[in-house]
Amino acid sequence: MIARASQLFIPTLRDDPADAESISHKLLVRGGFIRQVSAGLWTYLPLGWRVHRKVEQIIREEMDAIGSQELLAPVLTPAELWQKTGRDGIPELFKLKDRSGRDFVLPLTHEETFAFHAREIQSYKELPQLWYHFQTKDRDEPRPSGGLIRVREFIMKDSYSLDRDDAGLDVSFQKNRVAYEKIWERCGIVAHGVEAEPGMMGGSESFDYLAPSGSGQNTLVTCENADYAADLEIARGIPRAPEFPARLAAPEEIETPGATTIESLAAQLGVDSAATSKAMPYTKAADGTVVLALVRGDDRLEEAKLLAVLREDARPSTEEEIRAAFGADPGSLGPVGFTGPIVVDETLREGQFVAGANRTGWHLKGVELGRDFKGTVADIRVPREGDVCPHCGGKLGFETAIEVGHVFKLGTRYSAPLDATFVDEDGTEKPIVMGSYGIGPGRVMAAAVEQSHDENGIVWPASIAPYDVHVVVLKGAEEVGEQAAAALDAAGFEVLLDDRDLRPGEKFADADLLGCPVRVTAGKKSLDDGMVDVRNRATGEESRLDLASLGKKARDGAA
RNA sequence: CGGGACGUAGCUCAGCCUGGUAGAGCGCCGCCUUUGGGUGGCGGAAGCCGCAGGUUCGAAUCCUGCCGUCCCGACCA
Repeated sequence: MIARASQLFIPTLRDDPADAESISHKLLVRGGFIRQVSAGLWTYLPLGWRVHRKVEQIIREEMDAIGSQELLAPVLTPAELWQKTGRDGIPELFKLKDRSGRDFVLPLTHEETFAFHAREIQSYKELPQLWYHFQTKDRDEPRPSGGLIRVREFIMKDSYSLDRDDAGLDVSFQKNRVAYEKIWERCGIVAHGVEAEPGMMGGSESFDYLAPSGSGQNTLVTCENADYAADLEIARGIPRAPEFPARLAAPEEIETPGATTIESLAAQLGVDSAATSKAMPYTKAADGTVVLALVRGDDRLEEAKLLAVLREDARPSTEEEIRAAFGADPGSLGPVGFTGPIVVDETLREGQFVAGANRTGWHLKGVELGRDFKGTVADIRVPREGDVCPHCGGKLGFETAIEVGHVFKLGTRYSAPLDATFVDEDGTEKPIVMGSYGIGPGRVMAAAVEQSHDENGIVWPASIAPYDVHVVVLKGAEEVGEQAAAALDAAGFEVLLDDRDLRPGEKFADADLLGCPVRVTAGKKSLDDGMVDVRNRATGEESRLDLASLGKKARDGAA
């Protein structure tokens, strides 16, 4: 196939778009791959859609390879299904009505719909099943950003596994994980599978696939010894030890007027901020109980971890709730004397800390866990730069990353409320054990660009490049250019032929922006010897070849 | 949802403070020139200055409200 640039819609731009921040956003727009319609809503232009489809095809092949079956479920979904699983309350969910007033939703993912179809499974003999589709997801994101990185509508490959039991789920889960690793490799991106937070998907276990990049919504935490990697939301790190003041036999009350922040408190008392504690009251959504989360003064609370410990939903308490529960203003709160449940970060297990006295304007020195108060000890802090690995003591590194995929062990979270059951060998009816596995091809594209570009444009991994070879024809060399394109086409390559009547500089600049793996140039020099220049986009390596050996060389370059 | 910035030609932006005929570069159209890294020249087209209201003799410019976009935070299956 030979595509002629003179007839295609490839609107490249000379300047970075004014509203772009991330590399992938800038380069995908400049290269004429995508255009924004509205915040978080993007059109894939012809070139971008070619790349998207290549990513899709790789995913499809790897899904098929593990026996997953492709189908297609609708976007528009009766709200009833979501009411049954309780996900209809998620703020990101788009809701609408049909003309007769019936409620519908636009799914965030398709667990409900797939569980709905799983109701046709009757016997354990029909299990396991692996199903997937590529379908549009809509999410009313509070803040779309970064081009394709965070959007309000996108196509997701989502797969669902149906199994008899947890052992079966483990097998399905593992199959998908292996397929995912192959997909990243074949798409030419680096992505790390790390433990993640299941969030509102529910379920017991989940892994994020994080592609390190210059921009992204996630933070990948890795140990320098490479035996530990996790999403920041769930990662554990060991912070530096505090410099404790002299030990006290009992807590000592001290007036700290106006010290409502850790900085002002530490400065006022002349203590290490790491030797102070920070009290964060949370109110349980279910019964309004106020829970005190206590972290070290220099740390931040990881809400997701706290919620995991509580095993129920909770939100930061309001000022009124705080006064009612503690009898003091925020800024002077502490665990001593508080009668409600307390969750203490593990960094506060040893030593004596400064804590709020539950008396506005006063703190306590020398507060000790166990002696002065009791609580559930857990890891509820956000790791920080400088922390060391909990397993080996190695230095932890932090990188921003794009979440290109996420896999979940759902268990019966969806099958139970939707009555997706089967009759097991022993004659009893059981809910199907489910897993779900998602990939965003658009994010794979963004990650590929983030990880592979230079100052002139994108350097596409060969497997997902819009075309294999970009033939640049300079004025006067049209005949050689056509022959070169024909030879490459005959050799089985996808060829983009730049037959436009433009200056060489513009054509080269566009070729760099588009980022095809191999560039073939036919120019004046070709008229003398009939040879063309072959240049590898990634390495810049260049050679002159006759048309006969062109196909072979291009194949090497593309490989 | 909180904080901040921005909205003027297809794109990137100036003009706004200090109110008085709508600007530049690139792109686009025509002609000439040039032809291995965004060429040079001549001519041309192109704007509800985000929207609405207000102040004023007069508003891109000042005031108010709204809308939109981006960034930080919150949020994020």
